[in-house]
Order: sequence, then structure tokens, then C-alpha cells
Amino acid sequence: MAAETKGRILDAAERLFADSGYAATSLRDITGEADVNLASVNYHFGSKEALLSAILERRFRPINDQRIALLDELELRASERGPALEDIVAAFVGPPFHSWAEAGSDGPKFLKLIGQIHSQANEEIRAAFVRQFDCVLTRFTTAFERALPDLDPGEVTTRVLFIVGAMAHALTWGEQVAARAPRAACCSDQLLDSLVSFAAAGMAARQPAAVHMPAAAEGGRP
Amino acid sequence: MAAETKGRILDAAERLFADSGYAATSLRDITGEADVNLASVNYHFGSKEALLSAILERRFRPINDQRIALLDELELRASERGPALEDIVAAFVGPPFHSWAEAGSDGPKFLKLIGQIHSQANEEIRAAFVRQFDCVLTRFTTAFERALPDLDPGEVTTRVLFIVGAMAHALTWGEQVAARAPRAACCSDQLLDSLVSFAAAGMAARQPAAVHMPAAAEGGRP
DNA sequence: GTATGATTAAAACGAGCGTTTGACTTTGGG
DNA sequence: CCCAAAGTCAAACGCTCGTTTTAATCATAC
Repeated sequence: MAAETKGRILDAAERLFADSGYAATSLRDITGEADVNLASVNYHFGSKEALLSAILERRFRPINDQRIALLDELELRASERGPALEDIVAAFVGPPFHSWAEAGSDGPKFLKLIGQIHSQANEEIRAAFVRQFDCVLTRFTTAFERALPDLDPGEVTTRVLFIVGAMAHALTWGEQVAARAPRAACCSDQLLDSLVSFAAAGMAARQPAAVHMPAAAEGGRP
Repeated sequence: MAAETKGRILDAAERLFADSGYAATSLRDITGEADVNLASVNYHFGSKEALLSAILERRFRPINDQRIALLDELELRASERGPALEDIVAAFVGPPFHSWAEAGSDGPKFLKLIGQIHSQANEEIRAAFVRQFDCVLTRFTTAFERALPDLDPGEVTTRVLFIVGAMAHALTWGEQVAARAPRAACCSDQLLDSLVSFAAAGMAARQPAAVHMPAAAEGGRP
């Protein structure tokens, strides 16, 4: 049956991409794992790259939609000063973790895929991913700037970069680290709580002193 | 001449691995960029994998050595309560950034390589990398635990994971983000300062409340 | 029952990969 | 000067890759 083959390919590809990355996973690996014919990937999706796009569409779209929806709700209910810092952080990093439960047994693997995609970088793939992620980033950066009026806007952008990195790394390696460190965050809820605390506190750190370049070029005026 | 060819291969490979990752970079790319014969990689290094190991050895060893040395010095001069939190963070995340200057014009590319290695994951390569990184991680985790006696040790481990992720992501994409966001951290010194502030504050965040599983999934009360 | 369109199957394609080979060139000590 | 050792080079090897082709199978409407 058509739909079943397509779904089996998506599931197997997602699992393998998450484990080994896009470049290191061959179509033969995928079709072998999915127990379908090699040619069916190109029949149903057109190409390996389009297959990854389909995976991203299936998984990331709901996550990004939920991020935006959560932020919308926060801003609707917030006072004029905007939502609380910790709530914004939670709206940003929460959805990937929550998608775990919805993904069923593939949840952990899927979390790793999210982390992989954030760091790995086939140029075209990344472009497709960034296109979808960019508006999320913009919305949240703006929200953070409102919540942190004393912070330089460029500093906010930089710190959002840190949060994305911490999140991606946690998604990719969190499970593995948890397995080795007996008392580290052991389930995704706990890991998420830790990440929210960490990121919110990092975001709220006071602006670091301006760069004090010893006479060199970068000076710039205040 | 022997040494020159070897060095040109190392430099070119480092540059290309940083830009496109290990798997996506072919030996023909490398030897083309380095303007040496294809076979010289296998002659001088034995294999593509051994080439990457040589790069890691050349670049990461000094960084990890410096991390340990800085921590040694901090602990030597500190009171009984141990070094200050921000100093530990700086000793951990500083050396990769400082290696920029020493790497000359290849600095920025090299920073991206560090980020790539942290996230990318050929299994054998990663094992070689982790072997060198593990003792660093252990030393710093211990130091953090001393500096944060109120924090659960597992929580410390988790937060170190966040710092590594933020650092790797910043190293990989910081330059690119800086180019788009006019006022974001524009040079590596400023980026480092931001990271230290962020990570130290995140580390110092109060322990998140114990997990309170609300039985239902998406509940979300006000 | 058969024509039709959608799906699966098996095999092959050309390209690119990491690696090896064997001949050629360079180098440096006796 | 000579000659082994070290290094370089073009060519090829075997293999795997993503993709394509061609034929077989299946479901379904007439």
C-alpha cells in the first residue's frame, strides 16, 4: 500500500538521520530498515534531499507553530511590559521536548534529529530549515528584547544563539549523558526544566562590560 | 618538501572540514585546495580518518591543556571555597576563543571546526575526541560542584552540557549571526565575554523545582 | 475479464568516494 | 657521483552512492 510505504520510509529515515546524520545515512540503509524497495524513496519523494525536507515539514512545522502559538498566548495575557522572561524561554525550548510524547517510541530519536539538524549543515538543507526557523527566531528575539530593556539588542541576539546551542546539544546528547551521570537530568521533562532555568538565568545576566580593546581598531563609540 | 606538503594538507583540511563537515569533504577537495597530489594524504597520514585525528591533535590538545592549566592556577590561588564561578567558566570556554589569535588568518575557520566536531558524529572520530575531552569535562564538573554546593550534582552535569552546546553553537554560527545582526557580538572577544556572562548566570540559577508530573500531557495551567 | 493507472521489484547506470599501485623525481649521506 | 630513501605523481582499483530504467504486480472501474 502506498501510504504505508511512505510512512515507513519517513519513520526509518528519521530514526537513521537522528542516529548517524544526513550525510552518513544512505538510501540503502533507509530502505533496508524500512523493509521497502530502494527505488521507492525516489518514487515517493523524488530525492534524498526531498525526503529530509518532508521529515522536517512533518516534525518541525508543528513545533514552530506551537512556539508561535505559545508566544501569542503569552503576549495576549501579559501586561504592557510583556511576558515574563522564563515563560518566553519555555515557549521557545518547550515544544521540541513536548513533541517527544507525541512521537511515541520514536521520541528520543526524534529529539536527536532536532539537535543534528541545528548543527549539521548541508547548505541547501540548512537553507530550507532556516527559512522556517527564521521567523520564529525573529519573534522570540523581539519578545526577549522587550523583556530585557536594559540589554543591548545585539546582546539579546547573541544570547538567543547560546540558547539554541544549549537546546540543540541537550537534545542530541542529553540522553547519552543522562545514561552515564547517575543524577543528571534523566527524563525529558527534567531536562527541559533544567534548560529553562539555565537559559532564563543566562538571559537575565547583566550586560557584560563593553569590550576593552587595548587601542586597536574595534573601539567604536558608545 | 615533506613538511610543507603535510602542513598544507592539514591547513586545507581544517578549513574545509570547518566549512562543510568531515563527511561532506572529499580528499579530492582537500588536495585540490592544498594544491598537492591526491595520494599524499594517504602517504603522510595513512587515511582520511587519521588526517582528522592529526588535526584534532594539533588543535585540541593545546586547548584542553590550557583549560586544565588555567583551572589548576585558579584552584591554586583560590580560597578554600574554590575559585569564583565566572573564572571557572572563563577557563573552560576561553581557550577555544583565544586560539583564534594564535591560528592566524585561519582562526575563524578553526572556531567553526571546533563547533562542528562537538556536534558531528562519526562514531570513531567522536570516540577519539571524547577520550581527550572527557578528563577536561570531569575536572570542570568537579570544580563547578564545589562552587555551587547548593546545586544537585546531576544538575551541574546537565548545565555543563548546556554550556558546551552554547559554546559549540556560538563557535559554529557566531560569525554568521554577527554578520546579519548589526549589533550582535561582532568579534570573538566580545562573543566570549557574552558567553561567559551567560553561562555563569545560567550556572548560578537556583535549582529548578523537582519534576512534578501532572499526569496529563499538555495541561498548561496559568 | 480486461484495460488502466498506481505502486513495487530488480537491475543497472554513471559519478564520486577512499585507497593503492608503480613509476618518476627529488634529496641527502657515503 | 651514486644510490637508497623520501616524496610526488598520474592512473587505476573496488566500492558505494543517489538515481534511473524497465518490467512485474496490484487495485480498481468498466
